[in-house]
Amino acid sequence: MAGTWTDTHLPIWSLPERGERGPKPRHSRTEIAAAAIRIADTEGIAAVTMRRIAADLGTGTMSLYNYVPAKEHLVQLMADQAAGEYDYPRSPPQDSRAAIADLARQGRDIARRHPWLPAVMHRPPPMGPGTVRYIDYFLGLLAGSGLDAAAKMEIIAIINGFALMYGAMQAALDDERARTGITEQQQQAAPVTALAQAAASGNYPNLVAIFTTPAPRLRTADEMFDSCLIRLIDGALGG
Amino acid sequence: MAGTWTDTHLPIWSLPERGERGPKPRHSRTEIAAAAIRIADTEGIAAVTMRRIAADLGTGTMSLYNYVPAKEHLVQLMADQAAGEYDYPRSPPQDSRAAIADLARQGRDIARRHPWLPAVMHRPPPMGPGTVRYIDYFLGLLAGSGLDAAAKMEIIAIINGFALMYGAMQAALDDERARTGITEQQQQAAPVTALAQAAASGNYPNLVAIFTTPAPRLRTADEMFDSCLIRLIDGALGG
DNA sequence: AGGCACTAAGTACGGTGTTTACGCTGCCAC
DNA sequence: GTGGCAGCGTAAACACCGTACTTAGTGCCT
Repeated sequence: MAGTWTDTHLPIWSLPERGERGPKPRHSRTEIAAAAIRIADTEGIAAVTMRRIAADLGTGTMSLYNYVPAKEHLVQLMADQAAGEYDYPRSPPQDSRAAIADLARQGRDIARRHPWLPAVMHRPPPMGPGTVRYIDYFLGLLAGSGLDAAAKMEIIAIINGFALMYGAMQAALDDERARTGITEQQQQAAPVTALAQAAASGNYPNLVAIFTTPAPRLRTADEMFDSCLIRLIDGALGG
Repeated sequence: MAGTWTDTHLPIWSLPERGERGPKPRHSRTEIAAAAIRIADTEGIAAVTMRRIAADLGTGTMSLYNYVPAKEHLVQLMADQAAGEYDYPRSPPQDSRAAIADLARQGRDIARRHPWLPAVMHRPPPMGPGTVRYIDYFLGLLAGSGLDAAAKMEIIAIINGFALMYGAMQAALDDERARTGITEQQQQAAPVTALAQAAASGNYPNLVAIFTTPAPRLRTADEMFDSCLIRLIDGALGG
């Protein structure tokens, strides 16, 4: 029945990777997803097409549909494979908040490596094994919080979303710096100078004021991330 | 010179809306963007195609390219028009933190009305008039914070990103509820029960533990939002 | 050995954003 | 006034996308 196979609503992990009859497949879902991730990392998510993936794998385009019912599901595989890049400590950590912070920093770095990740997450995707592993570990860190299950899930979503968005933001800045060769200071100043034009119109008094105020101290992006992250954790756990 | 006109890197607002020679145009950028937003709100961002917009406007498809060099720029217009939906107080508020919180709640509601918004924001778009107005007002609220310009801009990005992501998350839940007719409680429990299958495998001890712990108290999504938001603001402003 | 589930591959279809070309409108300089 | 021409509207066509369908070949099972 092609209806269930094509149905994009149910996760791909509920569909069998392959049957046991017939010739052995020359590829696998993880191999295909890895190729897609490689393309997305180097050339952007827009370059990820079925034809392109097949070409990189040296196979026919339509052969991919023997492994994946639709491109949507391939994207799910990509996201879950990226979620599998987390590194969890072997023994349970004693400091839960520090462990959560470490998890968030890893998430930021993952999103920085794979800038297409937040763009793909526009709606909560079905959970694959990598995601489940992540949630399980995170739930363990929240075990002693006294929160109910729904609140725990929401905290995970919030912190994960924050980390991913921040990482993607940094990735965009990294990319721009690599393309144009400008420094980080110039980059930080860029939006401000862009606003200067608007300020010149006289309609935005606060924009003008920002130029007259001296800069007391400069916080790096990582400091900013940690500051907000800690407060987010404390806010969730009550601190 | 078609090169500069087609260049998607520079913002559309730097390109003149129309020349002064020739016949008067039958439409405008804002009208086209409004039509696109209407389609995106009711049928999803995927339904927003050049042909569809033109059909809704009762014009030829290619006529749109007289107003916008590429679809990418049309998306910029959509995002900025949504950013123009903020409602700012007439007189400057005395309580800055409360005003910031109000701004964030508005952002959440805007994203809830326009769920396609975060999906479109995957990279920091060029700032249009609506965005500049928003930043100007926000900067006014941060005037007395003693932060440097870069830090202020980053705080705006973080709080705005948080609000938008939260609103989009709620919108996705709203949509699912409308489609399936399930209650909010059922919905909150859904991911947990989905994890139950994984828990049954025995590989995820923390997943099992979550089912044995009784739920002490239920926080609504709005309470959760406010809690995290307040902490974010305090974290940014210190205190 | 034969049947058949399965993989691999090519062709084709409907859809997209966009290019190119051309006709029409109406302001501006003369 | 009146021609010239910038700018608007439209149609046909191009390149590319995801993928349905068809055909051929492979190798486990009865």
